[in-house]
Amino acid sequence: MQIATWNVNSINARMHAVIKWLSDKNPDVVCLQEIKTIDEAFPRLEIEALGYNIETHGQKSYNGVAILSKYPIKEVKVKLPGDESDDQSRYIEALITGPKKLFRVASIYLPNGNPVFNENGKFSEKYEYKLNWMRRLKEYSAILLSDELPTILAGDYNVIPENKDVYDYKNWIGDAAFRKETHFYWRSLLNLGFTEAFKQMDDRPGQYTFWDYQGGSWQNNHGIRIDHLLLSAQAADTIIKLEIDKNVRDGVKPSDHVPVIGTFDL
DNA sequence: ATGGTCGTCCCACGA
Repeated sequence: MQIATWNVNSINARMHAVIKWLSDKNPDVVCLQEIKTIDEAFPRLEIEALGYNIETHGQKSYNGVAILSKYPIKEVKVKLPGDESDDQSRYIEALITGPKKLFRVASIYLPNGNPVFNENGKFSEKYEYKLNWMRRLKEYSAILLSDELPTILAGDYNVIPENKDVYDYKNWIGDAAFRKETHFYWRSLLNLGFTEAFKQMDDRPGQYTFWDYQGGSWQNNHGIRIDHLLLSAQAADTIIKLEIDKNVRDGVKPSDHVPVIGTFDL
């Protein structure tokens, strides 16, 4: 059972790359972020033709998440609880009936949070929104853990966990992905009992999932690792392999993120 | 460097 996460930076702009990658890798479940389209404009037919069931939680122009699955999807929920006024499409979860077990997967697009400060020197609305979103994710995922289903929270977390996960951490100390408040909430999420898949399975330094389009970041390997799979105990027990598919960053019209793929006995 | 990248959508904004 291969379960992947990929921030595609617009599904419609990325269709050639996505279809090629799905055909090559044939993953069972894919969590997409930044589909940047409304549900009605999601290019369903071409993806369904490859054997996927599709659930989307889209939005015009920005954000938007989706789950693709070769196995049946049920009990889909969208929107992270905890703030009725939050109208950004950043969360979708579902239960999937795998060949061996029922499991839960969520596609998460955690807010970027930059710029951190506004003119008066206080935290910006964007950074406060990010921190609140992380607090809400912690509160809600604690509830998810209580049914003890294998649970995989996959997505673009916009969090660089450690110094070794960025090409030069000193340049990122003030960034919303690397600040102490962000790290505080990241740790508190993990401390609920989640295992970060890469940390368990690999943990080498310099393994990145995002390279900015600007300034030759890819050519110079100035990347950061911000796309993660968080695993409940029942999911962490079944993971066999974790890979970052860097190959797609070299393709025609690539996303600035690459897929992260976990292989599970589920 | 009055820049340098993309995607959305046509004007800046978000990343």
